Amino acid sequence: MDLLLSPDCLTPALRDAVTYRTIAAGQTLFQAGDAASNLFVVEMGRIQLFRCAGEDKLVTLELARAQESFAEAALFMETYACTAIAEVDSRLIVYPKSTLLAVLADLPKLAEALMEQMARKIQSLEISLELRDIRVAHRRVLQYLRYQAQSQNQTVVSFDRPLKDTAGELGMTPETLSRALTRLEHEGVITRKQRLITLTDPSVFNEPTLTDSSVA
Amino acid sequence: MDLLLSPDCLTPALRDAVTYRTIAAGQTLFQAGDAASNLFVVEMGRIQLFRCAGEDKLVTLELARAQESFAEAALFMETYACTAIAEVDSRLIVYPKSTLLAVLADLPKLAEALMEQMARKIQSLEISLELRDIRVAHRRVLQYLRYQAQSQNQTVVSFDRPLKDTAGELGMTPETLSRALTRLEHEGVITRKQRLITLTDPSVFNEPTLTDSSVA
DNA sequence: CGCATAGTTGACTACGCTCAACCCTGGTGG
DNA sequence: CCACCAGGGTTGAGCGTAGTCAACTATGCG
Repeated sequence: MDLLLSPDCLTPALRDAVTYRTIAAGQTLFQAGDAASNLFVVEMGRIQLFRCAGEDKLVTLELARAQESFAEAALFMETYACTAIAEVDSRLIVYPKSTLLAVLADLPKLAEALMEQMARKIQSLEISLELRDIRVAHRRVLQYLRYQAQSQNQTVVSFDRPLKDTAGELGMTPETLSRALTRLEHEGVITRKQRLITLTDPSVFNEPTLTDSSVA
Repeated sequence: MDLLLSPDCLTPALRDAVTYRTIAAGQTLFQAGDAASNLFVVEMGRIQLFRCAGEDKLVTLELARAQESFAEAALFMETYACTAIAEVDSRLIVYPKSTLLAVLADLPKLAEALMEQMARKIQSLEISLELRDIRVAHRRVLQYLRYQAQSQNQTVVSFDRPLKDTAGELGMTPETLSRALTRLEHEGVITRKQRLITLTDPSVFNEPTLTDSSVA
């Protein structure tokens, strides 16, 4: 299904051009303003993409996890618009932009895979955007948990990194996230064991997921 | 440059499949949950894509203007995830999803055009996301104005629709936007004549546009 | 000329941020 | 084995800013 993950199966031209690289936690892959020369796929690990808004404020734009691509926009831009650092030790597949663009013409399957990735990213950015518009913290967190649960078809969500980081992704401070979680617990819609959260609300999968609640 | 706008130049298969449609201001094109059957390009007009978060709260996810595509994510999904309504009378090019996917394989140029559109969208969603993280209203508005000015290489920004709508796009209420604008005017960084705003700040094009401010 | 809508301004409220203290966990070394 | 330490996590108090509601003004159109 995902050709981007196994470029060896493709044409020799691409196989020769693709490289691999490992990157240690905390290391910077590229910075905003750097010449955009590659598109990346995460083989394993986690890459955080962010911008600097004001002095010391970081805005997380994306979080690329295993098997996800990032920096697609770089394909059509001169420079990267955001900075990428590894949250944990990671291994990446590196597609040189020029080669990739050239090769895409001959590989509809690869083009489709790439487009699907981009579509997914659009989808996920839109969800982030939607979440930001929920101002009341515990509501936002709840909606976030619902999306997470939904995408895994489970009622239990497990954070694989410090709450601190998740808070950033949600656009709130760790303190606020903490309070939101305890509040949700008090209200009885979730139960918690450290970073393991269970949604007890029965209407997890259908209620306010935005589909058609407002039409009625 | 943009093949998506002139499908007639393409293969007969596509030419036959593509249709056109006009839609009046305020009309709904599709709703969240509807079967995703088409991808659209705006020939003229303006389409607003949004979700409903909570009872009566609309979150604008995208605003597709002339020559922009939307609902790309629908190519890889069963149903639309958001609702689309026309802000003004509009004319659309309608690409049936199935045909498009089939044809893309034979038309690298078209695929590339589509990918570029998607890359742009990702870019613009990331900017929206960044803006949302600027909590202080007048700062957010200023940054927004800078992006607008930048993308048109001008120091003057003109709103082509009610402030009310722009406020929604920025994730704030009309009252707050109004106050933010008057404040910016008082601070002397902009001047205003109704919906025509001029940035007087000389450092419009380089200062905090996020490129490399943090490296130094 | 008046009506509807957009925009402005004010007073009040509510929620999240900040800062600070405290707790709890895991890892390290004596 | 325990003391210690560092980091994440929690809780509290006070502040600031955007939302809300409401009244008023300006604008554009019949």
